[in-house]
Amino acid sequence: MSKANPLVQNIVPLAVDPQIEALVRDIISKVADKWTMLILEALEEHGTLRFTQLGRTVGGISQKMLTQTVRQMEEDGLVQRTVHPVIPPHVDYTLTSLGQSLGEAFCGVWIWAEEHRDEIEEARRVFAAATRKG
Amino acid sequence: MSKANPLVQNIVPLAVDPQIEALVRDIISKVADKWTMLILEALEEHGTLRFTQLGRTVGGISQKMLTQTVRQMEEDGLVQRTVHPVIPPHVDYTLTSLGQSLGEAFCGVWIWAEEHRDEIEEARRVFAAATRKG
DNA sequence: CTGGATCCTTTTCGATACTG
DNA sequence: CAGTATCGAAAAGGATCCAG
Repeated sequence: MSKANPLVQNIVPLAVDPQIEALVRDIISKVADKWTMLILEALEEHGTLRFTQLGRTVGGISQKMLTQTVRQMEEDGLVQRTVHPVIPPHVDYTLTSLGQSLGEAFCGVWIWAEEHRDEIEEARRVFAAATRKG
Repeated sequence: MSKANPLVQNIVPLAVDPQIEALVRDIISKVADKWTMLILEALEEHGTLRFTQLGRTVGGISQKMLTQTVRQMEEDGLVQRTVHPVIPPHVDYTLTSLGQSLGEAFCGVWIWAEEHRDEIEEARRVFAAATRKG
């Protein structure tokens, strides 16, 4: 191991299992997704919703994105999808216990955002002002 | 993020101020961003890093995205950027207290992901198997 | 060393039309 | 009702070149 370059010498690699790293990044980027967040919230609040109800509750979501997001959540085990074989079709969605626990874990970030929104907005004003002045 | 209550279940709209909602979604989607997360982590671990050091620590990030992400974080008050007017230029980055508190808030999700990664991977296997069979 | 500017590829997403 | 399939616009992201 050469230490010839002093710039690199003190850079310690991030001491996190890369597999965990990748999974966490994956999960968080999914949960952080606009629609995933809102669906998680909607199901947390209402318990169980049908496809169209869920879409209306979330609001402003295209049917494509609703299907896609809800399928992804099902794949990750966050949502339980139940098909009732009747005519017309009846499908409902509810959070699994895994999905509920994720919602709870995410509360910390949610609360953080609420608590610090003034600081963030202030920081943006400061930044904007500083940027204008150069 | 309350539990479903049958008595209020027909009050459909999500009981969150849409402005707060939008800001929270904005903040979270930024923090959830792949590069933002890794930069937050890198600065949490190393305290202060210069531009190039930060890029190497994060790993695999283009100069464009590094600049862009770090600027966004500065604008949101998560990162302090200090320019030393020397030649060659010397700029270092460190987390603000706001950035540190965000990192802490995020720990909950991080821990969740570590604790539940087996469940997630199992859910994906189940889903994949169910999908193949139709 | 730190980044701005530009080009170009990939990905994302909404709108639309169609099906069991 | 609950989707699937497809198309085009738009945004994100990487590579490259250039400058203070």
